[in-house]
Amino acid sequence: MATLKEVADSAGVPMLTAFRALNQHDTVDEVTRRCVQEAADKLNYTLKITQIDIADLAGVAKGTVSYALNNSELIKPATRQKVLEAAQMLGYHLNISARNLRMNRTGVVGYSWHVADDPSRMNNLLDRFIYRVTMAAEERHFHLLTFVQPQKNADRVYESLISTSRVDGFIISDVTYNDPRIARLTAMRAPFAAFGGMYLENADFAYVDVDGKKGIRLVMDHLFEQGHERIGLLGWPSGWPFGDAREVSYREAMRDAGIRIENGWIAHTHNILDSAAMAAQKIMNSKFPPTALVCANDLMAFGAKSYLDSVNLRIPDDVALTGYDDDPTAQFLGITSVHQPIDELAEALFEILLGDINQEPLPNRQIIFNPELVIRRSTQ
Amino acid sequence: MATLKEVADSAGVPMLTAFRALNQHDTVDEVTRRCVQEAADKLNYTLKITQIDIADLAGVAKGTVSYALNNSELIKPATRQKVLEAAQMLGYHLNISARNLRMNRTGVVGYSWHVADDPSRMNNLLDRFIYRVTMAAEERHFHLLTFVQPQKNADRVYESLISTSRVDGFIISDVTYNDPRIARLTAMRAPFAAFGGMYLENADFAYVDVDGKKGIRLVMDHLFEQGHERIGLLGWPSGWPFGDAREVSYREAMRDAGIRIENGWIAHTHNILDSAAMAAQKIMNSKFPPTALVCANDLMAFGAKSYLDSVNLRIPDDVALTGYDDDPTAQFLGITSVHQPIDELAEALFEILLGDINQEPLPNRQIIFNPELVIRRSTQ
DNA sequence: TGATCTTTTTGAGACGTCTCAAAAATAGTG
DNA sequence: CACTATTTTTGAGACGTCTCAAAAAGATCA
Repeated sequence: MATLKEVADSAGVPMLTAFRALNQHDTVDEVTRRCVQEAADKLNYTLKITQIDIADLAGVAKGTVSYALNNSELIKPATRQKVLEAAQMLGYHLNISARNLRMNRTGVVGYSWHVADDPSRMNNLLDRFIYRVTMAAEERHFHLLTFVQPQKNADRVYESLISTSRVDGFIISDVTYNDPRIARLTAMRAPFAAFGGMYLENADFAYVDVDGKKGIRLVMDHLFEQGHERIGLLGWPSGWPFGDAREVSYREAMRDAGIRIENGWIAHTHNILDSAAMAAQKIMNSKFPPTALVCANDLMAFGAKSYLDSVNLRIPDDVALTGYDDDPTAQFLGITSVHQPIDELAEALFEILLGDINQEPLPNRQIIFNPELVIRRSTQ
Repeated sequence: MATLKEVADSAGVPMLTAFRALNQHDTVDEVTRRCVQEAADKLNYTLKITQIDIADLAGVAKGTVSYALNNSELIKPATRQKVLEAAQMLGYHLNISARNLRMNRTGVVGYSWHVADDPSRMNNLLDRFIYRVTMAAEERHFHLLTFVQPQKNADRVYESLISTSRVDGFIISDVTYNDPRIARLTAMRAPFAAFGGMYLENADFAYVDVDGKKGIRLVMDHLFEQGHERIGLLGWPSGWPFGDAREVSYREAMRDAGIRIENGWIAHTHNILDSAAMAAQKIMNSKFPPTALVCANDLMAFGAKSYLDSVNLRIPDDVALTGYDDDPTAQFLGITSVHQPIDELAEALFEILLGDINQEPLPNRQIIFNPELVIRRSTQ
């Protein structure tokens, strides 16, 4: 296709006039507009400002424009200024696709927010996480592509996204043992960074994590201090590192305190309010009902609280209750919880990923953060 | 850079051998591998399979490969087969950036999921919405780019994304009166489709919506049937079409039923649990306390319920309670709510957007869905 | 002034794809 | 078989950017 300058020359007007004419700008009279339009039509030109147009207007070479726009040190300030002004005048916008092709990168990072057929995450923590990751990415001129991963063969979706150059790398959460996504991405040498991984064996990939065992230990110590000994655990089905670590920590704390875990004190359910409420009921109806209930997260605690309320068990007088994640629900319901420094974590995670993408890996690619206990009226 | 064929020729081996050698494949012996590697180094070649390589292997022209891979009718089945096999053998993956540049489209749609500094949406409805939109997009080989919009000048972010060819169009939610994003995108002729818009005046853009007035009317009629007359409303601050429509509908229903709305029956708060609980308290402490409380959504209803529980007002015996959106919390708490057909809506929305992107606008670019009342124990 | 060194600009070429007009192959017809 | 009509393949070129090696301009010094 022709350039703007060619159209302008053909119409016998200055470039800027041609530009304004094609933009239907008021400053150009009707006759000129039509004339320019005809020239454009003849050359089969549609207005689309590129670096070449800027070069023509500023009277420099296209290479110079590229350097100037990218703030290269090579370019003389005066020239840069000239170029920037021309760009401004023509309302230039970089074409990302062209840059991507040339540089073989995309400035996009993938994150699978939803899992197909199981979209109701109800996970305020991850919501906050993804918000901060997006912020971190955008500050570095990256963008986030969110996609749905299937329950089976999720790794293929990751493979497809990376090998078609749709994304430069991935953020991964909900890491499982022997996670096929991680295996696949590692094999492909595709950049990725995970939220979670410290309690996986041989995790030699980039991750950030919050020490879940430490978090539960904070909860347990707090409950012990309050005089509790009969403490129940409302956890998730095993097989997920996050949940398993929390349960391990609970057991360790009980053992260290010399307290026997009675039958029925531990229940496992999926991360659903109803199930949590029912599980709480089961625990409270066990032979030696606990005086405190530790929940795997705030949603489970909410479910448990609903059950306790419904049978008029007072919190914390009859039963103390704790959650995990410090989400808005727990704040509202006054449930003692564990705060995770999601903001810093997300930032760090993206930094690590960016290092890998740029082939300049950070020295420390595995960072562990500390959780914080947030005491509320559900335990005191 | 050189092509795989050139490397193979230079090393004096068949293309496939060269390919496998560069992949460190076991089937190629050490000597050949090194030989090929040297040839590649000499030509400054790094393995990256393109359509040209497929063409070389299949013995056809590169144009043929493109046609074949895109299932063009032009290509003879036998040829297509040959090409596909070659592609398979070389593990070919399309380079999206190149296609995007050539076709001047991206296959990406933008959606601003979070608003800067106000990330805690706690909006299960929109979460489901975005899940279904993503699914709809991916079924059509599109992807979703989620970004954070600033509180001020959000339209600039939209402009930047579209004018740099980062996205082909937008999904928009939380539409306001005189929404600057819509003004901007309309002025730029950028494709977009909104969730919400039926109660905006002169909304001549593409949207889908669920009739919010109708939804509240369903709630009100249900409450009237249950014998309620003193009905309060827990709504949002005015200025948002969604909320305003609900309040208007409440007022119309009361007027049609010939019931005077007493002082203190209507409260407005932000979409926060705490605020909702406090507002509920205010309403219930008004001079003529209502016997039923209609909430703008389920989160507000949850907040209200917490207050009612805390003062031992029984639901529904002392006060009936309704929400809106039919989210998991309402399901769990047994709160009567209004279901919106989010799944169909998201699908329809994306179809409309896709039509606009492809410059083949659907005939019906504004679709209104009907809400459904879900009666639970909070009202009977 | 001319020679040398440094800074700045230039212009070509490549990234991988799609698509057009033109060429080649094939089928159909008398 | 020759000719036309149709189907299929070809190969060049364009999309807009970045970057390299080379050229030009400017600075420094004898």
